[in-house]
Amino acid sequence: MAEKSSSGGGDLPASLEAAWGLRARPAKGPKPGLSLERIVAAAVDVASADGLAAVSMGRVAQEVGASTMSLYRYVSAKDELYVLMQEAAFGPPEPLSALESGASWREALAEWASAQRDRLHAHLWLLRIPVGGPPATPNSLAWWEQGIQALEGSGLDEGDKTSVVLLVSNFVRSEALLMADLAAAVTARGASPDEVTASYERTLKRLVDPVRHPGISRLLESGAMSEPDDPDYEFTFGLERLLDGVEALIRKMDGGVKSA
Amino acid sequence: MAEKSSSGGGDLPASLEAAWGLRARPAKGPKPGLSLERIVAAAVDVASADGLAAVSMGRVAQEVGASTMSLYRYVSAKDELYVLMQEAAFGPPEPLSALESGASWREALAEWASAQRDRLHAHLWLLRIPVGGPPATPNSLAWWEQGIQALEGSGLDEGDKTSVVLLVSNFVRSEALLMADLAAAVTARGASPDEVTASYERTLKRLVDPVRHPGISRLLESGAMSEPDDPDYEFTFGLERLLDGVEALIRKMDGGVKSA
DNA sequence: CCCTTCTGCGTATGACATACGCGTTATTGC
DNA sequence: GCAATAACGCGTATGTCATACGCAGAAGGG
Repeated sequence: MAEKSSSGGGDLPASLEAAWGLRARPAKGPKPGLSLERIVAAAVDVASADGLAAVSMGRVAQEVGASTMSLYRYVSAKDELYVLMQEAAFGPPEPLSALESGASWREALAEWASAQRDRLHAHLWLLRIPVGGPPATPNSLAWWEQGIQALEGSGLDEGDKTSVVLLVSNFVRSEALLMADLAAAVTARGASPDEVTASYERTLKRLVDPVRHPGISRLLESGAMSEPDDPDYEFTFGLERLLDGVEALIRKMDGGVKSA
Repeated sequence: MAEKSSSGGGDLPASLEAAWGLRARPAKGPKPGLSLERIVAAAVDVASADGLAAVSMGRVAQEVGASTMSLYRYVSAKDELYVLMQEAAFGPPEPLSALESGASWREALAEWASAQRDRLHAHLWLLRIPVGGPPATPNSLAWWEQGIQALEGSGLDEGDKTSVVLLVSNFVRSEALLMADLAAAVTARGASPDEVTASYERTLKRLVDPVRHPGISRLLESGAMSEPDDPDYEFTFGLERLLDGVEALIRKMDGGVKSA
């Protein structure tokens, strides 16, 4: 009754079907004047230019020279467009040079994390798309796979590899989100990044009570807040901690064999 | 020209002013028939019952027995309501028992992370509220402070303490978000959690190509996917890795002194 | 050659956030 | 006491969205 797909069978969620390009190609009616690719590309352009909030069906249609409702011939709902945008903007992973050169799992995983981070930074609006369940799109699977491969020489079992991959990619994502929020705050006011940081520090100094918040007070006094030039600092710091933690696990598992 | 606050001076963002309870108490007009507290409490109830998406100004007003527009006498915009909801639902931290009993920083930080996680799980909709910049509300600061205090005996410097606190709380948040998304998927379809997991595994098996995705294929074959009963597993796993990583840092910093 | 099926798209609906202004009610300065 | 003042509750209006529905025209298939 519901069998109509040209490959396989069963009912994938509509968005997945679209993402994998298994849309039933109808041979009957008039030729489509648009294409999913054009629509998604236009939506990505809008998001890159004016943020995810600017991506409305009307705006995308306008961008592509069609009427709002015609988009629904290609996309079942806006959520589906989101999925496709994510897939397109994130793209497939590049091969890891650390894997080809036979470097350690640690280098491979670090490279993998950085690559993922770069994609997110190139399209900060990706972080605003609500996540809808576990990964199942082509590129998501490809990245996942690559993460597992980075851990190939580690001696971890399959379940732990996936847990580590999940842990690292969650870290990358949440760190990027933090940066995106900061960038958004910067954009919202007209000020420069330094100006915003300084203003935040001033606000904190006003609100923090040395008695109730001795730790934060010490932080403010230490001046550690006024000089963090490197925007990569928190990322590098967190990633190192994470990798150290994974290393500890690996050592625990196989009793001291360095896999390099 | 803009000086009107009753304590301090300068212009806090409106939402912060509200969160810290420094709203100018007007002595002129009629008595307010509502209160911020009532409004926020109603909004929290709506979110808890029907999710954050159900929190509209109209709905909250109805819940509180007032008209939509009257809410704007108490709240300058919906974003402000969000901030207040977050503050109310998250609440202040309990004292850490690990701190009182003089346990290690590791136990303290683990307890802190778990406590934070519990709050998020009690109000999953908290994770849907878009984050607006760095923490500056009373409870946010209190949690931050407590995280720093958990690291008191660690020997880390102030900057590193804050980085670790940030790292851990980001981890807790992103793990909870993952669970929330899963729960949302479960709710969306009518099925049971096991049913959804099984369906996901079936989907993966259909989409994964053993040649392009050897790692994921191995995972699927290993059956590691079919039996994860413990919903805390990923949390515990990730937290252990993180704490191991922090431990490695501490050892590196002070040359081998165990702080317990 | 007509009938089925798909196309683009105009129109309509129903949420929603929020600006504006009006009548009303306390409080304060006289 | 009494008017001037400011805050209150809230009806109405505006503009933005996603999206359901249905129609008219295009293209293959029988």
